[in-house]
Amino acid sequence: MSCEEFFLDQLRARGFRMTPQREIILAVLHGMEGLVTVEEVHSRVQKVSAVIDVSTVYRTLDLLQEFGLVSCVDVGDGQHRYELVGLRGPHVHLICQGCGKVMAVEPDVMQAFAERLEAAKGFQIALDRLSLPGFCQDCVASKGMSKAPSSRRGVGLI
Amino acid sequence: MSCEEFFLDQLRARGFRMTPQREIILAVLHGMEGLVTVEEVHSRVQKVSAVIDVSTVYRTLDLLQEFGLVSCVDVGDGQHRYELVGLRGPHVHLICQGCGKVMAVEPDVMQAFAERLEAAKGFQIALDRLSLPGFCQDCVASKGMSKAPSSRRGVGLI
DNA sequence: CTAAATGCAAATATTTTGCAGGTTA
DNA sequence: TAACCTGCAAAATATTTGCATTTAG
Repeated sequence: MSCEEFFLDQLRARGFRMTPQREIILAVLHGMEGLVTVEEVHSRVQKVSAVIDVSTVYRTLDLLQEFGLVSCVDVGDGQHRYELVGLRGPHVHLICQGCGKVMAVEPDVMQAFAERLEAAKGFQIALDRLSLPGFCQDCVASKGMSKAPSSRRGVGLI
Repeated sequence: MSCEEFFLDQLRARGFRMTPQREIILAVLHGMEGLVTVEEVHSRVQKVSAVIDVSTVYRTLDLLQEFGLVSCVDVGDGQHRYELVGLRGPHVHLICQGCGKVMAVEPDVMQAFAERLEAAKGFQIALDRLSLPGFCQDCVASKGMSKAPSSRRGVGLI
């Protein structure tokens, strides 16, 4: 089943409706890579139809999130970022606090950690909505330090 | 060396100054547990001196963060939360998406994971500013599900 | 036909900033 | 005294909401 079909099914199942706006927004998401801001989505959507409002983009992203088709993360700069997870399944991201680079982590790297955490704390970490702050190889190298500095300004994210 | 002394030293070293506002804000932080919002800090500060402005609280928290005395995380509800890390060193938090509960994780639980991540990706995770979303034992139990639902509304945090 | 969705504008909420006046070293 | 800080108010940003109108089913 495609994302589009799934979306439609979910809508129907709950008495919601398919609209051109919703189709366009989902289609636009398909054409974007990685974590995107609402503004980025909106500006692409407007190339298709200039009258679609940001509030509609917000509302549709919320809906898609409820259906599990997109996930939302807060990188810590005050703007939420969305990603189509659709069929691909959950992503864990590494966010470099130095250069802003975003990298994906294969779920299996997370597996051992998730299990340890559950054993130690009974806590089920939400891997589908996880991003990890830190410093990429390049930024660590260019700082010369081997320990991540603790004084970097900016939110620490969750 | 106490937090206060360290703060003073750092200020002096950079040509900044100690002020009553800054002393009060640091003192207030000492009296608070866990992750606190700017508003919470401000309202406690105002019990000491009612004329201290929020903007001063913001500015002071920024400063303390630069000095490494507090860390800031974004729990995903649009409000930054600060914590005095002072002498205690960095904390990793587990944030329950079900009930909002916040738990601390001992750094050594993170160690193996941090090493694996560095080996696999060359990425140095910032353990001093990390919080992890998921579901606590109670919430997992009350949902009956063993798999975390992917459709919870709210930001996924970083 | 009817409930749901949209666009628009206004409202919220949080954080930041400019500036005149007060304060620290 | 000179640079720094503060309070105040206004600005900037991001997101949400109320409502009249349009639209999908």
